[in-house]
Formats: sequence, structure tokens, C-alpha cells
Amino acid sequence: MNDKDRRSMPLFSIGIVMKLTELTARQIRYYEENELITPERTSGNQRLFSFNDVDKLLEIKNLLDKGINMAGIKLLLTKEIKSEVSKRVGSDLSDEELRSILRNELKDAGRFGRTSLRQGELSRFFVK
Amino acid sequence: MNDKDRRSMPLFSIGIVMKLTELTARQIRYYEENELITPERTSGNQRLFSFNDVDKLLEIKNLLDKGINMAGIKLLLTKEIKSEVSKRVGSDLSDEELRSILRNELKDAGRFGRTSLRQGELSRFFVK
DNA sequence: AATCCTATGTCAGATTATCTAACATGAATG
DNA sequence: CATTCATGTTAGATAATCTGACATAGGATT
Repeated sequence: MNDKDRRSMPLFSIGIVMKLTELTARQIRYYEENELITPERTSGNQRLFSFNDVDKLLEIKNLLDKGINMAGIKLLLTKEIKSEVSKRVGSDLSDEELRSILRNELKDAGRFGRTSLRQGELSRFFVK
Repeated sequence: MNDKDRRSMPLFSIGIVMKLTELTARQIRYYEENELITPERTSGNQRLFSFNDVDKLLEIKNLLDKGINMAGIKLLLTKEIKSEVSKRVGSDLSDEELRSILRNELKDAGRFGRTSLRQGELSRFFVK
């Protein structure tokens, strides 16, 4: 078994993940609801998280602390959009798909400082 | 946190450990009963196993397959007796403590082949 | 100011997972 | 054949987790 398999192996109950990440069960479930993570399930429907899941949750926690919202985090984590998005930065932000996903925070892309993203962190969102 | 801490960190429920080791819950609990492992507990008294525990369980499984019994495995795993025991091999097996612990399989230390240990594996037990 | 949205808290009722304790058993041993 | 060891099995209790609903604080929107 290789390292990749190990990292995606379902191992941890939600109780353990709560301790590892210092997130509440509610938060973890909510992030799953938003498809930021997709933990496995036991035959009895209980969640089983992998190392990758835990890493993602820690990353989510970080990004939330920085003021980034679910939609943004989803972009950052679920798809390999990072490079794709950064390509667009500086060129054209009016891309329809991007706009629609980020409409809450970024509807007015020109007026930084009036969104929920604090200044200097929007860049963190876009670049890498 | 260092590697040692990580390896002894309580992480896994018994259900997961069952899958990882292919042991039954009964077996795992029995080994704990025999003090081969001492998993942590949740506040609600449910077992939480560490990587070290899982490793030990895999080792136990190996040794049991080789015909070694609980007492022997305990010697091999719980204490760092390996070197201590091997020192005695070839000299004096009548040591009282050793005899009493291994009395079931080794009461008649001279007559190999009549114990539950298959030939060639007794040596494996004693020498490292 | 009134409203809406997002992220999270909290609660209830149901279900799954695990616990201990007891009894059962096949294989090996004496 | 009686015993011991390692394990199976079962029952009843408790812990952990699940989903779904409603509550709410703080920003954003109107």
C-alpha cells in the first residue's frame, strides 16, 4: 500500500477528529454538507475520516480564521482551481462562473475593504 | 510533538482496529486482559488505540500464528526482556521466574517437539 | 431600522458502536 | 476424561453518532 492510499484511508471517528482539529461536530458536518470534505461511512452510516480529511479540516479552520467563506474555501480545496484562478487574477475577474460562486463576497470586485474579507487576505485567496 | 508522541496517541476505535488487524473484538479485548496492550479510554470508557497498539496487535497476531502463547508474547512485547531472556539461553533455563511464567509450554524444557511450539520456533522465541 | 445570510449552537429521538460479564467450545495437554 | 487456552457468542447496558429542526449572533443588504 502506498502513501497516497494511507492518506485517504478511512480511520477516524468524528469524536477523534473533533479533538485533532478542535472543531465541533456541527462544524465538521456543516463542512461536509458544503462538500469541502466527503468522509467515508461505516456500514451503519457513521463517518470515518482519513488523514487527508483531517488535513483539509485544519486547512478549512485556517482559512475561516482568515475570513474566507465556505464558497471560497471550496474553490481552494475541492478543485485544483488554485492555479486556474490565479491565472485570471490581474486579467479578467468578470468571468461568469467565478462571479456567481463568489457573488456574496465579491459581487463588487473593485471595492475591497467592504467585503467580509479583510484587506490583504483577498490576495491570499487568489494567489496560490 | 515528536514521533514518539504521535505513535502513542490514542486515535482508533476498536472497530477500526479490527479492520486494520483483522482481529475480532474478542481477541483484542482478550489481549488487553492479558496486558499485552493497554489502550486508552474515552471519558465514556471506550477503548482508544494508538499506532503502537496496532503495531503490537499485528505482532501478537504474528507470534500467535507461530504457536507462541500469551505468556510468551507478553514476555516479548511488554517488557524489554528479549535480550534478558536470550542471555539465559544455553546456560540455565531453570530460573524460577521464567519457568513459572512459561510453565505451560516450557515445563519440560528438554523435550522440544512435544510442546505446542513447533520445532524451530522455540528458538525464534528466545533469540531476539 | 428591518431583513437576510452565513456559520454555528442546541436539542430531541433514533440508530450504531462499544462495553462488561457470562457461558460455550474445539484443540491441545496432562 | 478433566483442564487450560484462545476464541465464539449472547444479553443487557451505556456511549457515540446520526439526521433534522429550530435558534441566534454578526455582517451585509436593502
